[in-house]
Amino acid sequence: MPKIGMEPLRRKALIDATISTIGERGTLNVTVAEIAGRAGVSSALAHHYFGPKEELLQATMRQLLADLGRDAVSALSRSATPRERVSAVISVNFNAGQFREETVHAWLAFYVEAQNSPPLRRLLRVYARRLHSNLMSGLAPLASRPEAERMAEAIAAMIDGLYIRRALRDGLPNPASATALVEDYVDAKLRQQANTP
Amino acid sequence: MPKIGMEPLRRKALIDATISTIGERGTLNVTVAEIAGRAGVSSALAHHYFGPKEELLQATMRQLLADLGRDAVSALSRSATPRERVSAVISVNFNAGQFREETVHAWLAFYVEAQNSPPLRRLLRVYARRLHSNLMSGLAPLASRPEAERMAEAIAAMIDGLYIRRALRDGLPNPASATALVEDYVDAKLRQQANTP
DNA sequence: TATTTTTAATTGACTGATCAATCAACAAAA
DNA sequence: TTTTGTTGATTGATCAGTCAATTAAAAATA
Repeated sequence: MPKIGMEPLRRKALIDATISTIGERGTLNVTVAEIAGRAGVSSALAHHYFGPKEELLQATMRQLLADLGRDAVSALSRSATPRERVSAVISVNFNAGQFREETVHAWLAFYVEAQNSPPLRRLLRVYARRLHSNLMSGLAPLASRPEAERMAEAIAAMIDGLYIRRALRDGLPNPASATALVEDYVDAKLRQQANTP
Repeated sequence: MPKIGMEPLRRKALIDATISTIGERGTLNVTVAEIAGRAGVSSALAHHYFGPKEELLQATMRQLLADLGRDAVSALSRSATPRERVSAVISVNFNAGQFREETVHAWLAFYVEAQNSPPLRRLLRVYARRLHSNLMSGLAPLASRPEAERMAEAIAAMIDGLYIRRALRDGLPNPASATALVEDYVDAKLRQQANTP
């Protein structure tokens, strides 16, 4: 049933299948055959469109990053004050879409694989830089430059840390409590700023 | 050269080789043959002493945990005040021994593998619980129960997060700055306590 | 319009490499 | 001679990646 114009559909299906397979398995050690099977095609077709497995993984990572980026832009556009911008960045990261068991596991697996794969490493750096700059866009007006930098670094670390812990014990920090924990930090720091000007 | 009493020596050499191999490679995807080679023995001997590969990995994880535990106990015993206990727990985690590139990568790899291996998952939970209780031993006298719990959770998340970030960008949070970041959080929170009693 | 030709989609079967795990055999100490 | 330490060789399974062959749509040609 070769209908033309299948390529974009297949690519998407394969990337989606990659996310869900890695998410369920909790590791990047998944076979191309299983991914392809879930996408309803043969492994040969996956190689036909993506070449080596590594490229399929990179494309998947890019998709994850793009999803997160889109949500972040949309959330930021809805915030009026700097403080709201900070909250927006935090909440996006613990959003329903991103904070699902599946996605968390996939992220973790990619984090580890990035140690070995320069392309994946580069992609993760993009994420880290973007998170940092999004946070700074809200923090800069609220604190001195070095203090804002420090806070951005701490917030980013807390977000990543809550992810990793979420993956470990299954579920302790639910989205709401994770957000609350980070917000609590921001509040404490900003109150400290106000008290010692 | 079969001298008797080799077993404990070989076991230790194999575990050490496992840590360094995983650390350098940045993944648990290392062959038994390579580990054994580094330990100066054949892969058959590794299987002879540890059985399946999985068991060698578990033994390695236990070793990592034991090292961290020993350091924690020793650091806690040297602290007089509750505030010092908190600092001790934080600094142990960013200590030279634990925070080396090698060890960081190994930890990360184990975190991911724990998604698939119930025994590894259990071991990591032991670590998480111990970290939490160590932190609480210092925080409990300094804040209300729920506030102390919140701080312990946040500190633990920051520690894990700084680990993961350390692995990603090569080197940004050095031990000193990582410690400073977490201490800054603790100070901010405690000052907030003092200001609104 | 009817035909031939080209192109896109798709897969089953295969290859080659990699590894975990086993085992029979041997060496030396007790 | 029994026990402990040790390995080379082998097996069996798993996979990534390739390739030739097949189908049908689309384009070109008659």
